[in-house]
Amino acid sequence: MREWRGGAEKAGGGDGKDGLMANGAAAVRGGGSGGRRARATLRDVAEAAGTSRSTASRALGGHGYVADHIKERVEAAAERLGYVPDVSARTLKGRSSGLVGVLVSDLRNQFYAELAAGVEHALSAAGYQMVLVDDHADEERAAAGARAFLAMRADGVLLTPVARGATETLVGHGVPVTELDRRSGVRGCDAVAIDNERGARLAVEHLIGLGHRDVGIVVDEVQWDTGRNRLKGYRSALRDAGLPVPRRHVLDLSQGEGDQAAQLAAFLDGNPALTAVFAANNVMAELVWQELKRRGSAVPEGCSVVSFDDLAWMKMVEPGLSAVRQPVFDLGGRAAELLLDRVGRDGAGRAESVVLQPELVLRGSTAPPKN
Amino acid sequence: MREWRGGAEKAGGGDGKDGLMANGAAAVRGGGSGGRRARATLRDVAEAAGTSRSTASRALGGHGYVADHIKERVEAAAERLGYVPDVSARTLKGRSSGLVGVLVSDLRNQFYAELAAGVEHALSAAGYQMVLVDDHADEERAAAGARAFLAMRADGVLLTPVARGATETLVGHGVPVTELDRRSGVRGCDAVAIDNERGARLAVEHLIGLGHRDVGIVVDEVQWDTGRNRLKGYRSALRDAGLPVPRRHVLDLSQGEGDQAAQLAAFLDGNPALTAVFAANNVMAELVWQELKRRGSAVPEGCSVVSFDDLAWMKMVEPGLSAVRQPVFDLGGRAAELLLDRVGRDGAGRAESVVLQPELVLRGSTAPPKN
DNA sequence: TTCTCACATGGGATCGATGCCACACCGACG
DNA sequence: CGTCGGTGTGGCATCGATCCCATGTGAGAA
Repeated sequence: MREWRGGAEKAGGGDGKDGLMANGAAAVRGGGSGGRRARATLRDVAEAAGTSRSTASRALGGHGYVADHIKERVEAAAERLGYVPDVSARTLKGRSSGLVGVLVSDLRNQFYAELAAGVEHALSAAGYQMVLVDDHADEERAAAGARAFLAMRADGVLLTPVARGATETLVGHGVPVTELDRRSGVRGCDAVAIDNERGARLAVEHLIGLGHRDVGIVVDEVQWDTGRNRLKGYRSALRDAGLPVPRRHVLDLSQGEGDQAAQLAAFLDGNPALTAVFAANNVMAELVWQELKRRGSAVPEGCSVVSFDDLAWMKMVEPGLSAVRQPVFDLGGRAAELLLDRVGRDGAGRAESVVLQPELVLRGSTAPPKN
Repeated sequence: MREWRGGAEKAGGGDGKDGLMANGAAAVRGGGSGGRRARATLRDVAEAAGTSRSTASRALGGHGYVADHIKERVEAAAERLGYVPDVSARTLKGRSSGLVGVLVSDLRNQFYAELAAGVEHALSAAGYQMVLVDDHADEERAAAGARAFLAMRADGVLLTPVARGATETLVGHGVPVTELDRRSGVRGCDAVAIDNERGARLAVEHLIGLGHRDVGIVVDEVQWDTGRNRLKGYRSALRDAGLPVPRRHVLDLSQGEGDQAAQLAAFLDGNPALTAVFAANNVMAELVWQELKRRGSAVPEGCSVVSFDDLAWMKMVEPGLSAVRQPVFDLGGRAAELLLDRVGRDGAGRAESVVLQPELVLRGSTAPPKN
């Protein structure tokens, strides 16, 4: 549990002039509008309290011996001057910044937003601040983010890896890293992920159980283990049920730069036998949903649909979309805790891996095939 | 345009040992696993290059006179040692941290996530990092966040104000602040917001134009000017059309701590004459949508619905939900740019206000009343 | 009375980068 | 030959907080 020391600073609601302006000594005003003040330093506080910086530091920090009356004087002075300790100086000396870097692939995607929210929740509970960078799944941006985290002496970094580079840089410099959702394969970092293969199996086995024999999959992140493992789960579920796994039932949208909707339409046209589609993430689910709606296919009568990743809209639509729910917020929180554990141990200890289990949420979008 | 200097650090894909380990002098290893290295400092680089810290600084920083061959030697040494300049030290000396604090009310709400994404986009384009704090609309947390931003010498702060406290603290310490989406009323800070009143008018006038005379509103943020102004727009649209604005057509969910769905149900039961409902934000829209679905009301035949704030799910549902679209991502971006302008001018200049215009997106959830 | 020890306080070095200033070259010009 | 201006280079103070250590108190013990 970290602590940001500094005056308690009552949440002064009403009167405009609180303690901030009461001081005359260090107050400095710049040009006309937008008043600028020199920040009060520990030295100012010490002088105002009539003592030395060392003593003032001890008084505010609570270490070592300080006479009670002096302590009170110092605290009063700090409050009066609006003193806020300078993290840069503290970091420079003490080698801990209180910052944790977080690198995600697309903040506009609700999945990553929720992940970030979970991380932030855990970090702020422990007194850390989150520096959030969106790399837009771009390797170069991710590397730049990693360098920035290094430069700011981040105490640790959480990231959804795009490539090996960022993790390698950080681990190479001794910064504790926890990978989220995906794994780059770099050794020496913790990881928290979902059991993607099992989640996909759950979804596909459910479809098979309903009697589907021709199940398609729409996937787009096979460059990462998330997509790969979901594809794997899909395949093995079919195989274990003794069903064929024809290549043409797999639509991989990671490659083609063209219009995804058009590719999906062609895929559906080319596979008229499909009675169910498994969308391997929320973006694919949206795509599939829109396309089926566009062509007027009845769900689930004409085609059952299951999504991997359960977003808010999936319970709003009619019929509700069956989905593999991932504990996304928790995933972020667990990862942050894992990271902070390691930070607390000063980076020591074996790299840990946590795998969280997804859960199949059944709604109206899945039913036995018609024929 | 800020710049994070430091070795170019090629995206070394293959071989495990890149330049990082090549150096013998400063390399230090901790306990068994999880190798730890002392960070290379400018001093290390200077020594490795056989020159002084000053010269090394000039060579890397590109200021002042440095002989070409020395400059090359220093750059090579920096690269070899994996040197990354220490932001804390630089901040301490140069008084600019490269950090911008961002305070939002609920990262799990897509609105705020998108806002944060827009901010991040603009900030990272300008070479700044975003420190993101979620205050959960809690005044105390917001104040704590503001203090943390102060402590880390954030160059500026963007926030969706919960109360006056946070903005007051920051402005009082001379930190440039731009308020997002809402305004606390504190003087001395920029603001970027949506024209909420006009947005609400657009929605309600549309309903009136369709022939609705009994339009309800469900609102929950009247403690902030967003909710208040939407309510105002709703009222004035009705009034201008010569329609009555009975109190019982307004459901304010900001107060009651009880079950919102139950309150909404009671509201609808108590107002059987309502032919349309205006949901004043995306959370209310979800609530209304679910409740209407639960009670089997046909939309738009039984009841038209318009939302303020257009989320992804609103185009997925059937019928699509008509909504007042806010340029949320842009709002964040504009605010960040406004803030950085001020940061560049060292806080000088009059406080600016930007108001962005929303736009009504018509889908299937609105139609003339049946009677 | 002197010594010890718990308590209290201030001096000053330190963290790493920066940038001013003094100094040391060099060729050229008076 | 002395001086001047254009180039390079290194010494050193600085930013603010921290913390080790030296110094200084008073009370109680020997």
